Amino acid sequence: METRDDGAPRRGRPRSEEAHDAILAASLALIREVGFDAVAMDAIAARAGVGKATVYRRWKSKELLVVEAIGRIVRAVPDPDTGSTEDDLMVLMNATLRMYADPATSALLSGLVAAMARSEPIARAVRGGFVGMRREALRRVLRRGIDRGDLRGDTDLELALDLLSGPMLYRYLISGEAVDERLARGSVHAVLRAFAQDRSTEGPNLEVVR
Amino acid sequence: METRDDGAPRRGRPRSEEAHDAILAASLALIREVGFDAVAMDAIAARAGVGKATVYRRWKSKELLVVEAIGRIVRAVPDPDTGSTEDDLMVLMNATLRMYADPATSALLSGLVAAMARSEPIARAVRGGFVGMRREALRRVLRRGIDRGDLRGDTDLELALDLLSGPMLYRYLISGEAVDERLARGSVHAVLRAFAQDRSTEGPNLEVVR
Amino acid sequence: METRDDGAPRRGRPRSEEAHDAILAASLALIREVGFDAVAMDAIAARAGVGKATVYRRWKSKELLVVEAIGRIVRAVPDPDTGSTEDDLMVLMNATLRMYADPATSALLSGLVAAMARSEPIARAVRGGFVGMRREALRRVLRRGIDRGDLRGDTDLELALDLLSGPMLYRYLISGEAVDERLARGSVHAVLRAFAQDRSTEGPNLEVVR
Amino acid sequence: METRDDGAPRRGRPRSEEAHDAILAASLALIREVGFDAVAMDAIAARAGVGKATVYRRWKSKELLVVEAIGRIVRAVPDPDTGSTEDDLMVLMNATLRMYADPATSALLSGLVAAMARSEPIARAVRGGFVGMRREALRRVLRRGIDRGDLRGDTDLELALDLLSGPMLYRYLISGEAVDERLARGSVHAVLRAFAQDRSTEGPNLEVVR
DNA sequence: TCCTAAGCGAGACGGTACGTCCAGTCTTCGT
DNA sequence: ACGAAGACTGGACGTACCGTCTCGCTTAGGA
Repeated sequence: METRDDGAPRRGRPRSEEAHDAILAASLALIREVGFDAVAMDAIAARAGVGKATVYRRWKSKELLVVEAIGRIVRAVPDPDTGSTEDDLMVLMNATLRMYADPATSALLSGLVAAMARSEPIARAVRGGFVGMRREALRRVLRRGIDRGDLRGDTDLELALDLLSGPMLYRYLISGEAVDERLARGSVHAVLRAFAQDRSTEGPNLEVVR
Repeated sequence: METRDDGAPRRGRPRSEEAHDAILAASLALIREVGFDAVAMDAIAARAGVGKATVYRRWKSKELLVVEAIGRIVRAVPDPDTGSTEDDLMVLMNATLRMYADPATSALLSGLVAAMARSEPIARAVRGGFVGMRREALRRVLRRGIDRGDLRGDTDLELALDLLSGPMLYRYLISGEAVDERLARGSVHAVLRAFAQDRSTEGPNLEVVR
Repeated sequence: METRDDGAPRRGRPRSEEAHDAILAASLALIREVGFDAVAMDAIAARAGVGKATVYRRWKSKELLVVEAIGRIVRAVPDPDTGSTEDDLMVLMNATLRMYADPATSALLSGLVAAMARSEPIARAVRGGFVGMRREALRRVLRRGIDRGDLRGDTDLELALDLLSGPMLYRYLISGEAVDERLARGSVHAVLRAFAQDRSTEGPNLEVVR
Repeated sequence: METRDDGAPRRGRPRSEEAHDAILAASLALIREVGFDAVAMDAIAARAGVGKATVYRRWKSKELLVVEAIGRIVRAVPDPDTGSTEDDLMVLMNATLRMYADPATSALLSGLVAAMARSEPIARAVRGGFVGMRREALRRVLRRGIDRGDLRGDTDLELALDLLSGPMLYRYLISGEAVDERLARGSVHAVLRAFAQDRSTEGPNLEVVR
């Protein structure tokens, strides 16, 4: 974001790290308090004890700032390898479940989605951020599932990923129903069944699943 | 919206239907032209040839108006009964596909999602509107699939619905990848496979899976 | 105002006198409560228990209504004839003083003045109304003063009238100082002195002035 | 208006003088074009090439702005000292006459009067502004008249001022008759006569009047 | 006795201005 | 050249009021 790898000699007062952190912290706090798109830049700057120009010097728009602020929340995505495809998937699904359950995160989601639609840079940032990390983690697990023979070799990985991530999103954004472990486990089972090795030829895969 | 079936005698000049329709039409036109949240109430009123008060008399906020306007777009949802569960599902999925493909509708989706999150009334309106209609149509088809023996009797209908609707939403909002027939057909197949009657035995498959 | 002396046969439901009176009463009450130009026609109609059309059927504009309402306050102007020009004038001045002192009337004055400037019909109505009545009464007294020999025969009556009425208005509207008997008596004395018969002879009075 | 003499260090971008002046100029121009209370803040801001917030940052309401704008019109009040009280007074009266004759000023007067009645701050501003300046100039002349012996030592100065200013105001606002030199000269003569030293005797002049 | 014109309360209508609030930029200090 | 502070343009927001228009209803006189 504020890379300065141009080798230029960098003169003048250096940027304050405290300011940077204070802005991100203030953004998060305000987003939690009033919601994604009721946050005002004036309020963020005031809360951070910072001038508005200082904010805009670092982020080109409110949305880009908020995206980065949100990125702070979800830092680490697990990379499980228990030997069981189902268990591995459930580890990741439970992590996502926790994100939906956390009021701090969930309140942002829909506003974030709107911001992504409005602006391709934001969309890229989000896709390259925690969304991409989660997706990549799931992909690794699924690939191991294929290697292990739990899933067919011709499994459409992208489809499988969407079958795992889509239902939770849909419930959260649209139907407003519970995003809980029942849903997570149901999605996982559905994917495992849908892309399972054919029983008749390769022997009963259901045994394998466990 | 402003039904008045309370038997009260309804005094004063009645609200103008022309104004009502003109407002909705103007809203739709403007939404298509400038997008969901760049629409201005002033512009809607002006375009409709109507005072702002006339708009606010009917809808408490811009979002509620726009929600209703959007509801106008998608009126009829097909109710197919071809004899094949897969074909029936694909008819509905294709209808949804067309909605995502239609620039008029798709541009609104993310803004609408954000509005739902901001406001419970809007969420209710959307859920009760075209979202509910599509969901109900899918549910009917799935139930016929169960009756026909294509799907197991203990199929988790809500999960199946989310597996059908979620991936398209996810792709559209998050990953930005194509929402096409390949995805639709893949989702349908996955659901049919996941909830298929076990061919070899009649035993409840959940026992087996676990 | 709503004369109907055209000899036409007057068909249909006659106008309600109660409504008429209620409107005037409501106008006065509201003017007293919120001031001349903070009165809203909606409020007047509501307070009078009357539809707005009923108001506009009788008065073409808010200002014309308010003018008539104000006219109700000051009905009778005295017509004193005590034998003393000074005493007669003071009777009238005291009546005007009471008008300025009455919060009900005084609050209206400035708004009324603005309305007169905005609209010639209003100006005419006011001039022909209580302003004209007061002026006429003063004029009669002054004429008797001339007849009696208290004032010179060539007295500029209009100037004298303005010298009597202007200072009170000025204090009330502009300087905000007390409009009291001291001012009234001072004005009367000034006029009597200024237009007094020359005591010594009929000699040129301009000599005297300088 | 927005003095900042409190010794505080005044941080942030200072208010733009160009904007300030542009707003006042635009206000005056619009007032002349459309009249005192048909001026719209939007129009003023647009004409001045300024955001509305910039206007409201300086003046709390339209009226306060317009008052200050009007104050700009009449800057200098003459301070004549010809040796003749009558001539001195006529110099000032003629200046006032010109103000009433100038369409730019006169159109504002009644609206201004209403604004004064509505709001004490406005009244104070006007009284402290050009009204006060004129009044002070008249007062100085009258005092010299007393020193010179043209007027009695016990002359009620305030009364004399009101006798000079009131009639013009009254004609302008109420009777609608000409505010011309005849009126001005008549008022001056009346005041000079009314407060003249008694030539013949030193006896109290009130005896004479009665 | 019915007809028809006008009035009635209620409240919606088109317009217009209000004063507030943000976004993103710019300008003054002082560090 | 950074920092905080805060003013800048521009434009949407939702409210309030004016004077008009339309409902369904009532009240008269004339047929």
